[in-house]
Amino acid sequence: MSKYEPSEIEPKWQAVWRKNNLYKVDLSKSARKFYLLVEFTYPSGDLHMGHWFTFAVPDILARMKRMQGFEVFAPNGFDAFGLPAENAAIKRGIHPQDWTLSHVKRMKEQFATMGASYDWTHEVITCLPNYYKWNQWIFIKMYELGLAYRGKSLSNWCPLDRCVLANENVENGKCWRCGSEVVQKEIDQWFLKITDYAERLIWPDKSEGPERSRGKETVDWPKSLIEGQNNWIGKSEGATIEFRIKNAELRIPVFTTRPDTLFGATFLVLAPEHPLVKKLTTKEYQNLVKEYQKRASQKSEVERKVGDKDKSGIWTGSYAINPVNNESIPIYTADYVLMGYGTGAIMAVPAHDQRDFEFAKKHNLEIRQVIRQLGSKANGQNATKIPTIQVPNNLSEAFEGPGILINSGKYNNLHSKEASAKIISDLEKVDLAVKTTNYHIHDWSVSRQRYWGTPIPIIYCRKCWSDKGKVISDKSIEGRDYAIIDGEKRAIVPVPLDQLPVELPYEVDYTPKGRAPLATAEDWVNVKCPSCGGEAKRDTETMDGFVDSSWYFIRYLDPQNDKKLADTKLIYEWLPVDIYFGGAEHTLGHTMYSRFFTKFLHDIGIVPFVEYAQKRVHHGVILGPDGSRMSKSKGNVVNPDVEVAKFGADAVRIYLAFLGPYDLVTPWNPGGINGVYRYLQRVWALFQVESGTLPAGRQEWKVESELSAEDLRQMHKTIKKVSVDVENIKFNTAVAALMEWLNYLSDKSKERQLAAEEVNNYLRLLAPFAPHLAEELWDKLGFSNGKSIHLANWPQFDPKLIQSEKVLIIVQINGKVRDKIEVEADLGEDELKRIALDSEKIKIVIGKSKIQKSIVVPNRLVNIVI
RNA sequence: GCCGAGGUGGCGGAACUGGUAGACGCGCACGACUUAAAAUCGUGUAGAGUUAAACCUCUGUGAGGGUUCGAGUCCCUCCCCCGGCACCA
Repeated sequence: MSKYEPSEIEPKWQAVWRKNNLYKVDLSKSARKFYLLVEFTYPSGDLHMGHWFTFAVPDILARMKRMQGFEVFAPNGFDAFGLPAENAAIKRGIHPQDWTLSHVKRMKEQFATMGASYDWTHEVITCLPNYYKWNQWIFIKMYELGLAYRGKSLSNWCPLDRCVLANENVENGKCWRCGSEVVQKEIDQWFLKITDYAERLIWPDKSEGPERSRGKETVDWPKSLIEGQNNWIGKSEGATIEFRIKNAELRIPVFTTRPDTLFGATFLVLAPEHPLVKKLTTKEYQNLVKEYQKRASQKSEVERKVGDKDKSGIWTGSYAINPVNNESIPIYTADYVLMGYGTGAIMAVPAHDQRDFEFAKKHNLEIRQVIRQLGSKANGQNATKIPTIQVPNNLSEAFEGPGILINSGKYNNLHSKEASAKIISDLEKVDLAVKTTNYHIHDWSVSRQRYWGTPIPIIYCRKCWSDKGKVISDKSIEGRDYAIIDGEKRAIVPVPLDQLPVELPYEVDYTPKGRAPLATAEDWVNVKCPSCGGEAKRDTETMDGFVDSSWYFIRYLDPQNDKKLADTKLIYEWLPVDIYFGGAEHTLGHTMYSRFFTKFLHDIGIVPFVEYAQKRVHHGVILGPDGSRMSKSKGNVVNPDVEVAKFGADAVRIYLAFLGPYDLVTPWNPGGINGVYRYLQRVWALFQVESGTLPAGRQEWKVESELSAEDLRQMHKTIKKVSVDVENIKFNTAVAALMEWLNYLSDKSKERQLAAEEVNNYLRLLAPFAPHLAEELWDKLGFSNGKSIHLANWPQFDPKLIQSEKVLIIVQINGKVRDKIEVEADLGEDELKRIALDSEKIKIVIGKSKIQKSIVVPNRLVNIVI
């Protein structure tokens, strides 16, 4: 009997599979298509355990589906643009492109050792012009529809990387890449108008029915993601109400979700950055206000968000007029009001908003109750006799719920909801309010002051502006028609689609010098304007890498297409993706952006669906043995290559599948893989012994013993369990079922020879999990006839054989188990009850007690109540 | 604070629509093999108690209540961990 040597059999079969092009997909066969997508990877250099977990485990599903007769499309590629390449290049003087492509090559070699069945013939590498050309194409399409625009905004600026960061890339006020403190800086940059899609990106309530991805099918995405995205979009409905200023023409719009509390608005608060603050501040307060603004601006993101919530603020010296009662109320500026949300100004209702309450307490402002809590007994009797004014400061906190209006003039006694509607409509008549919906989500800033990304396909032309600009300047909009570059207005001219791609020049100075690296490539920057032929300059920034990953799943279908994103027929037949594996960390980033792109591509007629993945599955995280995240600095990195060398790829794959639920975050347990390795050795040993009994050259097993009902039951039960569990991404219990059956077969093999049917089915069930071992035994034991096990049919189970002739009935007295009796299956209730009462143990427990009641669950239990 | 997911042996985790809690694996203990160890194989392994041994008794799924013949599972209150968001008007 030979020993199980994964290091011999694994490379051997990997070579055979590669040579036979075993996993080649035929996209013309879409009738039973199965598109399995795994988030593509950044070419960081070395395949680590996380990559194995991410790719090797879903491969189990890919392989099962293939054996089940699906045409499985499981492409792979590289998300190849990004900061690390550039940072490494700056540090070590290697060109980002060379760095990236050499990593791609190396990682593909490592991928090969995984024994995974990903298809590389449709590989996408985002840093190649034939890919990013289409980023540029989409960008221009968005520009044409007003969805890409140049805007100014306070942006997260990483001083070390000299780069703008998206909110999603700021972690606790620090840059996600380098960890340095992020500061706020006003920057001109390109935005994609994801806010136009905010409403459509909201996941509907289940009760309303999810947005359809195709026909009648509904999508199956994790609840945590759905809730997370909805919160991030942060829709809130209310009104914008305008407060006039005493003795001035100015109006201050404020956003509120509670127009019903308007009579309780005793002051206004403007964000320190609010442009009206300057105009509103009276002379005597100017110095104080300026000083406050300065202090507020110096607060870092962390301080302002996490730190003190002490409700600092200062009076501007001005008053506004409350539109419902014409009262004069003071105008403050305070940093608890954010410029980035709503109008940057609020009406403060301290009795009914906790923040306003705290501010009012601190600055000694009036707190006026205008909402009475429903069902509040204290006031219940006085429902008709409403106190005209509440004594200030008799409240310990704000009451934020809805209720019945008091102290609100003609709106008294109305419920919050009707009062809100009425107040808005009354104010709308005098042009002081308008119904408004606000969203927390902001437009997506996509400009990056970096080299290693997709060039923004825009040209700025001075001549076009001076020729045409003056004529249309009244209607021209900054950011859409022109941009101010180096203090000078220039027309924005998109690169014509037929001139794409705008290729990234190879020779640039990408070391940080305070301006975008592409600006140093002067031959590239200076171009003839495609519109007027005059001297013009290219945009020197590049796109956020999340643009690349927002539609790559489409490109996989047709990565070489030079005319379109992908062939239309393929898009219609193969998308949406059937299952998409990826990390929960992409809840607010990548998956949101790609949903946005999908809806946009739908709107311009490229794709027929509005959700790109039928099902989304989150993977977990493998921590180091010490329970913390694997990192080189902690020295707790488990290197998959080392584990593969010791135990083989099959053992690593199964261990990763077996650890627990797939979304589990759990440490690597060095003992655990040993157990799995032991299991594979037992498989090997058991089936090897059996093969020894085969006459040489025999292609079939001789069944020495008839399989008993129990033998068949074990077999069919396992087939069912593995099939169902893999389908439902419960790999851990599928592995457990395989182990159980092995234990059973192992016991049986002491009494009789295993049947060919058993071994054959076992190997086919094992094949997705341990593809090399299964292939080796399949071949060695003569099942193959030269055909790979991975092309064999998936075993079928017979539900009738799973049912046992005998069942174990639990007999309980008052809900406690008192006996277990094996009986024929499917006995009637009376019969079961009779058998239960016949039991000696039961008789003893019942004794002389009277039976009150008995519950019989067929094939399960009898519960006797005494 | 808000949103989401959880809390089950020494550990990772099982448990269908409420119906034998602890599958499977790790670890540990004992035994076999061995000069010995490793490897491998076998047996046991929630806790406590009675016992020659238990297939005996009791207690047990974060805490406390509740619904039910019966609750890890459903409901209420609370505590704790993890992930995300956070002065969003």
